[in-house]
Amino acid sequence: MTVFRGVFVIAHKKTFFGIMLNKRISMRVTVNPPDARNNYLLAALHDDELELIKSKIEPVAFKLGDVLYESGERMDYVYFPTTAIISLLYIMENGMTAEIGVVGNDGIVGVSLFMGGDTTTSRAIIQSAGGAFRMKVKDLKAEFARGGRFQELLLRYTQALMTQISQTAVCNRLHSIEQQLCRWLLLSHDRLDSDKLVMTHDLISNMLGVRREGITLAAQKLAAKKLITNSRGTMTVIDRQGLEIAVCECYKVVNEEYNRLLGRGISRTFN
Amino acid sequence: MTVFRGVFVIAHKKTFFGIMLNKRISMRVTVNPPDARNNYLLAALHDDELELIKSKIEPVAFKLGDVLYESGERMDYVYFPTTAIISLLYIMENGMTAEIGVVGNDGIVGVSLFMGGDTTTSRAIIQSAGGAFRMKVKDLKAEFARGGRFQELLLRYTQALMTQISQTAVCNRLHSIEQQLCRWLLLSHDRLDSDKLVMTHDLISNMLGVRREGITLAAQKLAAKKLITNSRGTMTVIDRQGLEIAVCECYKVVNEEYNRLLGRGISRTFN
DNA sequence: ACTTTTGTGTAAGTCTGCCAACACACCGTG
DNA sequence: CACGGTGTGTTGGCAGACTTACACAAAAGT
Repeated sequence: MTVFRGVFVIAHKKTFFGIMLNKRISMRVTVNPPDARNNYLLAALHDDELELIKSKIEPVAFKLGDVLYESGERMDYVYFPTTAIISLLYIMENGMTAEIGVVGNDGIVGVSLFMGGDTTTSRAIIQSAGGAFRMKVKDLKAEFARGGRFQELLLRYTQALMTQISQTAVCNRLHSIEQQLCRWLLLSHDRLDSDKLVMTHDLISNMLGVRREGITLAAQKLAAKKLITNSRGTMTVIDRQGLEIAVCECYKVVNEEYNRLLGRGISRTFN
Repeated sequence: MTVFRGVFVIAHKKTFFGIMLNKRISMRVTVNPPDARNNYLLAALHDDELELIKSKIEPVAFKLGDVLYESGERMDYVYFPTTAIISLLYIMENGMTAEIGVVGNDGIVGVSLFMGGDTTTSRAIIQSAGGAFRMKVKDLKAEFARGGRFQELLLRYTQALMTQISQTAVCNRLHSIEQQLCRWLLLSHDRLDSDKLVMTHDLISNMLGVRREGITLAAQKLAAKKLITNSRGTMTVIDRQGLEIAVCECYKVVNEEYNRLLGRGISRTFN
């Protein structure tokens, strides 16, 4: 029995059909109007609830590196990503960093707000440029307090996020950089509508909490296996299935848990 | 401003005043009747709420290695530990294990039940023998659904647990076995009324997801620094402050977060 | 007392990932 | 076209932790 029966629209659709006119001049673009249903959490609401929520959210756009929350800082909004991907990053006193989780169109950024914490110990940073809907904390808390489906969804999502964080802990302990890179690529790929990940090795190394050279090496190995291609500043997935074979069990466990808790997986292939 | 003003009784009191009569014959013991207030989460409730909850819980005793939940298995009870310590352990397909969090008299085992998940991907196993109160899932869900302080407390605790899990992920990535052993010893020490941890190196190595020899080596280093003593099957904390100096920041971060979220730290010294 | 089980100490060899350093290639800019 | 900035590829040395293997000691059982 699946828990949620809500209609899920195809969330991922090319939002840009660009025609290059000139190297320096911008592109002719067609942008779909932002749709709340592109976020799965919102899409799982009943129509009447969604209408209510819609009146309290507004679209925002982010570019790579934008910071949504700083560690320990007061938060004014929660975010429901549509095309953006947000990384939850812990920053050590000595400046080293490690990702504890990632949120895309599958969820919400700012769970600690309805959990009663108001702040978190991690930074929320845009890992892949794109859009999201934001909602005022006050409105969120009010909606959450009403109980009902919205609350249930948020709690279930939080549970799924906990699973992801737990699995990150396990993966950090027991698996090689190469396996973790696979996991990371798949997590990103799931939340994107493209096979091209605009992402430098350096950035990834910060996420995984390893050195840049380690990523370069691991990426070369994956490229040698024809799973991805590397080029300056982008990595392209060319064999999705191959990646799923190379990845450690952590990826699958988390995905199945998302599926179980939220009624559908994030993965492009497993659901 | 502390969030909770509830009376916190001294939870840790010797429960056994044993007089050894004979090596094989049992001891004359005086056991305090189990008190719900020995669990901080319950102790933080208002008197009237606590009375209500008290009617729905019953004391249980556990020995080392008892399993409260198996990964993926249906759960019938949640547990509020008083003197027991429970480890949340992830078991890989190949049998390797890693701890993702630890719960003692500070919290509750089974958060996924009120989060809507019904199961978790980890095993809950007794890491240190002792007592707890258990509550039927149905009762828990009913109380949780009433909202109010009980719900708020449970959500805040869950948030604190998430911080602990996150920090475990970070610590696994960035810190040495020795530092992690310190963290683990302090986490256990905080939840015990004794300086003596009944615990083999092998068991600890399973928790930390490393080899037994690694623990032996790290324990020797700590012993050389006069922070602990080692003997067969037990480790004894002899310099608590020294451990707090040797430990990585992870310990402090988690403790401060518990303090902030729940109105008091778990640490014996920091709160 | 004797054996068995369990827990701890130790050691050589290997592997993974870290550190430091640098060459080079791509890209945008002037 | 030259230049500088940024991102990537490569190297050699090093350290921490894993693999394998074994000796020994303390507790438990007979």
